[in-house]
Amino acid sequence: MNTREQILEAAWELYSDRGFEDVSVRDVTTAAGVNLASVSYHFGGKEGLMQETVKRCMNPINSYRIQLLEQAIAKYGGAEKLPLRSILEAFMRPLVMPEECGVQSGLMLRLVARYLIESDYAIPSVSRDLYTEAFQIFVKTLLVRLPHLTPETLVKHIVFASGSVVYYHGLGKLALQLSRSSSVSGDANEQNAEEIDREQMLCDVIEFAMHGFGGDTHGAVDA
Amino acid sequence: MNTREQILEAAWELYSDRGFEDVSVRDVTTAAGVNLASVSYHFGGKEGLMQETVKRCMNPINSYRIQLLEQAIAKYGGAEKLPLRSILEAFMRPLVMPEECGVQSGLMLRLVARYLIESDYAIPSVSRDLYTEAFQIFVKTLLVRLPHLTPETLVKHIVFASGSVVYYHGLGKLALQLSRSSSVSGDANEQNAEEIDREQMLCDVIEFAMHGFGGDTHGAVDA
DNA sequence: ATTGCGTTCATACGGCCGTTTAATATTGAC
DNA sequence: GTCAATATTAAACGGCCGTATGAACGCAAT
Repeated sequence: MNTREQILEAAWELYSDRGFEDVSVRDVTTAAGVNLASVSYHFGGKEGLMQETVKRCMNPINSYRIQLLEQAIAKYGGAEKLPLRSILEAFMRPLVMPEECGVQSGLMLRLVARYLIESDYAIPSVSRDLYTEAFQIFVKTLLVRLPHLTPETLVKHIVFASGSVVYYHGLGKLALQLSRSSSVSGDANEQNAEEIDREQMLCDVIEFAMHGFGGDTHGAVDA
Repeated sequence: MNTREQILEAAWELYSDRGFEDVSVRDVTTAAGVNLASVSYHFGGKEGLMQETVKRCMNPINSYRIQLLEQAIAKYGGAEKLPLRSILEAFMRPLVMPEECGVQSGLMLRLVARYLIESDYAIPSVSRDLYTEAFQIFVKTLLVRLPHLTPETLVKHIVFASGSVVYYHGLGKLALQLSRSSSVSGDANEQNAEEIDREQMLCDVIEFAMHGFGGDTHGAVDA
C-alpha cells in the first residue's frame, strides 16, 4: 500500500519541476523506486496519475480557503464586520503558503498553472465541486461587504488578484533582474540566488488587490 | 522561400492551441503542407522552431508597448504629465489586443504563458533584450509619475497587473461559470458560448491595477 | 498446507517521436 | 547551356513512449 504514496510523491515533484508532458511514467516509477506497471495498476494510466496529483494539491487549497474564511468570520463576529483584507487573505494565503494546509510549497503554483494551461483550463472533475463551492462562498461573503458591486465584478476581481500572485510567483525574480540589469550579465538566464520573501509577497499582493476592490467605492477599505 | 513562413504560421496555431510538447514536428509540417525535414533545414530542429515562434510573437508585443508609450508621452507633452492610466494601457493593451501590432489574437496569451512555464520562465534570448528594454522604459516612466515608489515596488506592480490580465484571459469564462452555476450543469466543462469583451476586459483590468498603483499614495490617480 | 486475492515484477509490444541522409528539384549568375 | 548553391523530397534510423501481459510474491482466511 506504500507504493501508491511513493508514486504520488515522486509524481508531484517531477510534474511540478518539468511539466506533465515532459515527464514519462518511467521517470516517475524510477524516482519512486517502484515498478513501471504500478502506475497502470494504481491509477489506470498516466492521465489518472496526473489528475490524482492535481487533486491532492487543489483540494487542500480550496478547503483551507474556506477554513480561513470561516475562522475570520468567527473572529470578527459576522460576515458583515469582516475586513476586506481578511477575505482576500483567506483566498490568497493558501496559494502562497500551501504548506500550511499540508501541500508542499514552491512547486504548487507552477504545477497548477501547468495543469490549467495544458488541460485548456479544465479543472479536473474530481476537484471541480470543491473549487466551485469555495468560489461561491467567497463571492457571497464579498457581496455582504461590498453590496454595491455586482457578482460579476467580484468574480473578475478575484481572478485578477489570483493572477497577480500566480504570475508574480513565476516571473517575479526574472522581472526584478530585467529591470535592474542594464545588460550587465553576459550569459542570460542565470539563476538569481536571492529567494523571494513569500510572506512579504502575500502582503504586497493583498495590498494591491485591496485597492483594486475598494477602488470602486473610495472608502470601503478598512485597516 | 515560402516554406519557412508556412511552417511558422502552422506552428503558431498548433502550439498555441495544444502546447509545445504536445505538438510534433510532423503535426506542424503536415498542417503546413510541407516536408517533414523542412523544419530541421530552416530552423535547425524543433527547439529552434519553438523559439522562433515565440519571438515572432513577443517582439511585436514589446515594440508596440514602447510605441504606445511614446505616443502617449507625445500626446501629453512630457512624461511628467502622463496619466497613470495611459502608462498602464500602453503596457497592457498589446497583451489584450495583439492584432493591433500584427499578432493574431486569441492564441497569443496562451502561447506565451505556455512557453514561459514550459521553459521555466526563461525568455528566449532572441527576445530578451527587447523585453528588458521595454521593462526598463516603463519603470523609468512610472518613476517620473510616482516618484515616491521604489523601482522594486513598480516592478512588482507591473507584474501584478500583467498577471491579472493573463490569468483573466484564461480563467475568466470558467470563473464566471463556477460562480453562477449552482451545480446546474450536468456534464462539466461545457464550453460557454458568450465571448469575453476584450476591450471591456482591458478597461477593467486597467481600472483594477490603477487603484493598486495609486493605492499607496491616495491621490496620484487622475481621471 | 493450501487456497484466493491483492500487489509487484520483468518483459515485450506497437507506435510515434526528432533527426539524419542521400537523392532530386529549383533557382540564378555567368 | 552550364554549373554551383539553395531548397525540397522520400525514406529510414535509433530511441523513448504508454500500456498490456502473465508469472511471481506476500499474506490472511480456511
